[in-house]
Amino acid sequence: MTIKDIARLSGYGIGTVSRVINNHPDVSDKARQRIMEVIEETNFQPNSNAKHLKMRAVSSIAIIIKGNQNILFNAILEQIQQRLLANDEEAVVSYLDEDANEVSYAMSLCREKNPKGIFFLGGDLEYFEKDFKYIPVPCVLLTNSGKDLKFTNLSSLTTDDAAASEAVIDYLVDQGHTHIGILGGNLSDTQVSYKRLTGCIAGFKKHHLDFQQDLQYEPCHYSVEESYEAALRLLKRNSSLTAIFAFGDIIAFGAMRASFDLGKRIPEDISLVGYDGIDLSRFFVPRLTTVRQDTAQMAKQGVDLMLQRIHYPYKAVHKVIPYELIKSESVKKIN
Amino acid sequence: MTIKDIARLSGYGIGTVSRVINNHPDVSDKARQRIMEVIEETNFQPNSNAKHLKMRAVSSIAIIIKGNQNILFNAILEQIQQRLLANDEEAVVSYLDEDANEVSYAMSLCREKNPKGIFFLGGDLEYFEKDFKYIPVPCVLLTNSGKDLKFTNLSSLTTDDAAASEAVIDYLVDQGHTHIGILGGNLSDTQVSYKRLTGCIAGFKKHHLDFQQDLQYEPCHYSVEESYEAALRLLKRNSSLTAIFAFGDIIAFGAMRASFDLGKRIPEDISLVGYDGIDLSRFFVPRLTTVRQDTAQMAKQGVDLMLQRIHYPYKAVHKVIPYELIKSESVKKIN
DNA sequence: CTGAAAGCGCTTACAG
DNA sequence: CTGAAAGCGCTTACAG
Repeated sequence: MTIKDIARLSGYGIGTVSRVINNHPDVSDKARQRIMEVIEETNFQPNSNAKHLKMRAVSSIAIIIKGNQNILFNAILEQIQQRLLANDEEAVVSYLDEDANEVSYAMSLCREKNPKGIFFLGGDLEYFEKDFKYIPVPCVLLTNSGKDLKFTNLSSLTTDDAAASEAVIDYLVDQGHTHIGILGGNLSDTQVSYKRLTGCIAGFKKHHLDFQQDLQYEPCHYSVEESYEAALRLLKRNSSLTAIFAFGDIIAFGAMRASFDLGKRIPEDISLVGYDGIDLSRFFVPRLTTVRQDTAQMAKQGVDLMLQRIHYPYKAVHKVIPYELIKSESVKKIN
Repeated sequence: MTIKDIARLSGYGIGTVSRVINNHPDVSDKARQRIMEVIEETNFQPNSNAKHLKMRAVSSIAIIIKGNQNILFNAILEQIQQRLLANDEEAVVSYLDEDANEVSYAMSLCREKNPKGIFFLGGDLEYFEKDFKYIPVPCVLLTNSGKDLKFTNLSSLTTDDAAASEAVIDYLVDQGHTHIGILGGNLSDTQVSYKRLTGCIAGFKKHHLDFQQDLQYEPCHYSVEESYEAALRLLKRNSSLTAIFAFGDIIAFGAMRASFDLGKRIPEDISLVGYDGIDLSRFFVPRLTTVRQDTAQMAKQGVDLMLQRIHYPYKAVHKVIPYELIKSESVKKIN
């Protein structure tokens, strides 16, 4: 069943059929009606390969996800995918290792699959700075800001990581904590974790608290396994800590288990704050105090942005999505 | 840059270039070498739309996932996607609601996108029985068995849900439990949860234990939110329970929180067993006793199967992947 | 072993 | 408003 059959069956030419399918205005109501009839009767679906061959574009939008255990990204992915589907766009997703170079992967994707646009769920600005210039399609970076890079085809939506982190420190200090450990991420200044760390350090400074990196900070990937080990190291190394701020709810989860194994209760002995606000965190025992990133907004605005950029490519938009500090059960006020 | 340019640059015709690209045997070594040179120099990538237009097929393999909070499926998805990538296959994923009809969705997918093959991560046999006959491409169903349906283009890989569940009951009884509650799934006999329930009932019978469905069973979706509420209902309704078997680790997680809120400790007051064996479950407090489904095997064998079926379609394979009962900290031996 | 040519199913100026 | 025709970039008989 092709457009030719529809033409024959409806008594019109293939050009008119094509125009009806693509909602062109220059078609008589009569022709449109008759052709639509035949299309519905026959359940005809145009061949997308032929269509895209002509239109010199492929149908899909690529989604590149960094990190595997990232429940936050899965939540965003799912919402993006549903919204894309509602707009009749096809999404092709790729999971990359947390340390992989997503931009060089995107380059090969562009050569081989020619996507209309690319979503990056997570991204290391180092790679963007170096190679993003080779990527010709509109891109939307989520959970990190590409603002300073000033590429005209790179938009971004992010939480204000520094401000949120500073707010966490404010809150912990307000609850009487002065010995606060930081868990997660790494010290590369092109990653979100660095912004979070910067926010923490600003918070410490504001409250005239020392920050001794070797005693108060332990990096790790976004995984329970690693965060568990990292939390063990941090807690063993520094027994004066009364609170830990983990740069991810999953990281906090590993820290919970580590505290437990060291005989420290949360929040009685150690107060704990996470980051992300995944659904699961409301069911932790104790329920996790955390920074909630608004995944619904990121997905919605991200898709809107992508759809606009596909049609009017060269205009980058950078937006900050408000966070919310969810004060729950895992922080204890101490004197 | 098209095949025409490569032909011009190399001094050969486009037919020969095409043959080289597709590894046809009837090309002289000289021509092959020269053409490969030019292809590498120019970094040429054939246009897949044009290719597939001719070959009357599209490139992608569809993956349909049922349920959103399903960490198990995400683990499988990620592994499938990586293996597909390694085989140069493109994957298009769709997330469906846990109650959605995945088969009618697959039908529309076939009409609109013409995928080479479809993976189903989770599936309700009711829908398969009714409509799968309309699906013309090779399919692989994961975590449920399509064996009894006898479709020649439907293969499946599954854990032996009934046997695993019976083993859980055996274990709990061995640990002294006689009042065991069941949490999760529903009573439709076309879903995996029914097989698990059947296994439990067989276990109860074997040990001469009563099973009072209204007192010992509470259905729920695969989500923390729902399992939390369901566990509250079950525990409030039946205070004699000493153990709960949850049909999913995430369901167990909700049950943990519910037990806590009712002042019941795990495992001191309530023993708990999960299902799936997601990575996270090893970090629960207490670590979860659970049935581990082998996601690596499912992904590996699933992709192998798919790749074979794409080339030799009409031969269905149904396999049972061995499970493992992981005995951990969430079950207590009582007298 | 190789090239010229037909044709896959569409879209879109162009002419009317 | 409509149709005939060119052309998108490939693959593959066909003829040599």
